[in-house]
Amino acid sequence: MAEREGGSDELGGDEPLRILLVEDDQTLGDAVKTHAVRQGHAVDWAKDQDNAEACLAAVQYGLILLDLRLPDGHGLNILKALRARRDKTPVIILTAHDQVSDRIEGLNAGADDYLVKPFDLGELEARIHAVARRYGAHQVPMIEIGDLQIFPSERRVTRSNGEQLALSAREWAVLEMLSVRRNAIVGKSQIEEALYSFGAEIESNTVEVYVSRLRRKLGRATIETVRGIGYRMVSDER
Amino acid sequence: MAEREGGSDELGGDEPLRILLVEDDQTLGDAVKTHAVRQGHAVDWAKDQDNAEACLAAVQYGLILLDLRLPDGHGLNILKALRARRDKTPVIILTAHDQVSDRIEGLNAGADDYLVKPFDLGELEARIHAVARRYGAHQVPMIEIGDLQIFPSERRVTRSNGEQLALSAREWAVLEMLSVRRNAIVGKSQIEEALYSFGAEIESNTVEVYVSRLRRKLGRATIETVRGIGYRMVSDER
DNA sequence: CGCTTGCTGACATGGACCTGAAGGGCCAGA
DNA sequence: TCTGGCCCTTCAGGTCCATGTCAGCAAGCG
Repeated sequence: MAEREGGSDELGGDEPLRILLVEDDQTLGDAVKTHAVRQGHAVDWAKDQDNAEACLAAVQYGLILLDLRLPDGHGLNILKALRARRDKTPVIILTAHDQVSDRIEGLNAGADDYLVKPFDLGELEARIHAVARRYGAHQVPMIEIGDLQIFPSERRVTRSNGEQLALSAREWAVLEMLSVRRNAIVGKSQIEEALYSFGAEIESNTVEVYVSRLRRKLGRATIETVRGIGYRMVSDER
Repeated sequence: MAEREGGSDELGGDEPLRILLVEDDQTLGDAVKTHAVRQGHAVDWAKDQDNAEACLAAVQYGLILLDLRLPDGHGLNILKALRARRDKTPVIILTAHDQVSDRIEGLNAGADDYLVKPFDLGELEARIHAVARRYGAHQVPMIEIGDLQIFPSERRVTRSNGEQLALSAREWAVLEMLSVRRNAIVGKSQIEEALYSFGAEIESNTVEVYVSRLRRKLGRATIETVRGIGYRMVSDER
């Protein structure tokens, strides 16, 4: 069976989105998986067709990320088999930019969307949310913290008075991280890894800088420092 | 049964239009289906008469696109059978330019409209909207964003003061894409692919150019840039 | 009081994005 | 057929902004 990680019931009790990632490329798979896990999704990673089908037989997924070029066969088979048994689990196809026919075949075989490699992880997240929302499942509608309303699926924050806050990519990443795991202490290193997906080690106080910038925009009181460990956001209604 | 794809309830909760495409030509079918799916319709594709009738028996469609020349019989049979059982589902016939008699027979048998191959996908979309509107079903009446009223089915935008905005084809394509998925972030690549139906990869900043022009016509604030990902339109009333 | 840890303003840099302008294609009308 | 106008696409220059880094200061903690 494939690698399993993430999700569980840590996220304030919300059901996580179960994702099956079918991808043979180690690097890309790593990046996608770690990113998705950080977003609070539960990810199984299958590196070939056999594995993928074993997973599908065992678990009911909320979303499938499907690379079409696999070592032991074409990913289309998986998709077709799925649809043949009237399984409507949303599927997002991952293809290289020159595999146009793959894309078309994929959509026609019942895929819901596709992404062209190399893709931005932010865009992946947007598509995941779009598809998940379309199926009405697993959306986290809103997180309310203090006078902030945070919409993870829309990458949006508003204040109670309706004011929209403009956040940069990194700022949003930090805020999302903290708000999804609200009431829990989030380690500095965890945040750092969320910012610099995999590898790219950084050696300065970037996290502190972004927390600072966030506090300026959100209001000082929203992010609490836990000395020596990290940060946390507390929502009063628990 | 036929291939099924697309639609669901993605368009802000509006029911999608269920289309049955009856067409044996692979290429044409691909083009029509992918285009329609992109417009948010739900498409079943039957490649022969048997298949088509199986679909019709199982599902209540909002529209049927019917090629008359099929491998296992004449599409007219399908249409006649349909009307014989007083099914009023709108039907658009697809014929080659030299099949004049087909067209006449088709209309006499109760078709609502016809298209001559090869046809422009934009024209197809227009006819689909026209027929759908005529039947009062499935039209997205209006999308209101800021002081704009957008009528997707009529390819029309007005400002609150009644002023009518003139948009070019590409400008409209971008606006439609963004307004139909309002409040969601739409990737640049997604918009690009909506402009250049599949494949025709473009390597310049066309999308940016059209966004720029749109902003000039619509007002700066209407389209928001999400750096590194794409664009979005936000409608305040949610 | 001294040490560690965290905060924040400033700044250089690169990249993402915007937009005006130019050239070409297509179509309608002369 | 020619012409003008509209639209599309590309390109280049410019602007704006996100980012990472650092240094100096503040705050906790022994």
